[in-house]
Amino acid sequence: MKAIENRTARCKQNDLALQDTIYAIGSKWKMRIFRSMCFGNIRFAEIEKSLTGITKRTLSKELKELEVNQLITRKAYPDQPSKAEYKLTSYARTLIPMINEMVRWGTEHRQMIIKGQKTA
Amino acid sequence: MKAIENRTARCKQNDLALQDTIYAIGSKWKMRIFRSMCFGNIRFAEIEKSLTGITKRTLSKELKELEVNQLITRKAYPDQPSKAEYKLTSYARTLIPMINEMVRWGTEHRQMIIKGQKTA
DNA sequence: CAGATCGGTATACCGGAGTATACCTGATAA
DNA sequence: TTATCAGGTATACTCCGGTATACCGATCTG
Repeated sequence: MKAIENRTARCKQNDLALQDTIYAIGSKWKMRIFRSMCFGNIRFAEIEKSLTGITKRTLSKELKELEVNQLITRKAYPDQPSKAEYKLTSYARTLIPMINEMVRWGTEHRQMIIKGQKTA
Repeated sequence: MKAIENRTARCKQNDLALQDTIYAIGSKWKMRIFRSMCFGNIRFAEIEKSLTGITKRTLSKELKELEVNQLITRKAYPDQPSKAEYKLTSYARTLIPMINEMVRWGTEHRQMIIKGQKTA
C-alpha cells in the first residue's frame, strides 16, 4: 500500500528531524545555557551563576559548541579583568518557541507531581 | 532592587522547569520513542523498527521508565506469540506541542545546513 | 603585600547511559 | 524436527559527557 509507505517514510523523516534537534542542543546543559541567555545573560560569569552546578570547564566547552553551530556569537574585549560577551544569533531565536514549550511543560509537570502527592 | 531579585528568581524557576522536562524525557531515545508512538506505533516491534539503531534492551528500559513516569501505559496479552500494546496517556499528550516544535526546528535546521553548504 | 575579579585552560578521572550478544517462553508453521 | 515469531531478560562491556581541582594573566582594591 502506497499510503503505508508514505506514512512510514514520514515517520522516519520526523525522527530524523528530532535527532537533528537533539544533536544540536540536546545535552545536559545546552538548552539551559540557551535559556539563560534568552533571559538576558550575556557574560560568562552571569551565565555561570544562573546555572547552579555547572563548572567553568563545562560552560566554556558548551559555549564553544554553541558558537560552532552558529547559535551564539562571542565577542571578547581585551580589557583588564578580561571581558567577553555572548549573544544569541537571530537564527538561534528560532529555537525560542521550543524552549518556551519545554519550560511550560516542566512547570505544569512539577505542579502535577506536587498535586499527585496529595491524592496518590 | 526588588525588580532584579524577581528577575533572577524567575530565571532560576524557568531553569528548574527546563531541568524537570529534560529529566523526564531528555535522553538519547525517550523523545524519539515518544514521537514514534504519537505517530501511531503501539507494538514493541513497531517502535523498534521505526528507530534505527535502538536495541531491544534499551527500548525495553526506556519504555519502563516512561511507564513509571506515567507517560505511557503497557497492556500485555497472554497470547501465543507474546503481545503487548503501549499507549500514550492523556497526560503524555500535553508533550505533543513541544515535540512538534522540536521536529519543526530540526526540519528547518537541516534545510539551513544544506543551503549553507552552497553559499558558505 | 595579599586577595579578589574575569574568563578561561590543563590534567586527570569517573559513573552510568547505551551497546553487543546470547538466551528465554510458548505456540505455530514448514 | 527445526525454525520462526513477539517481547522481552541476563551479562558483560565501552565510551565519553561531565566533574574536580588547580592554575594562568592582567588589574584594581584594601
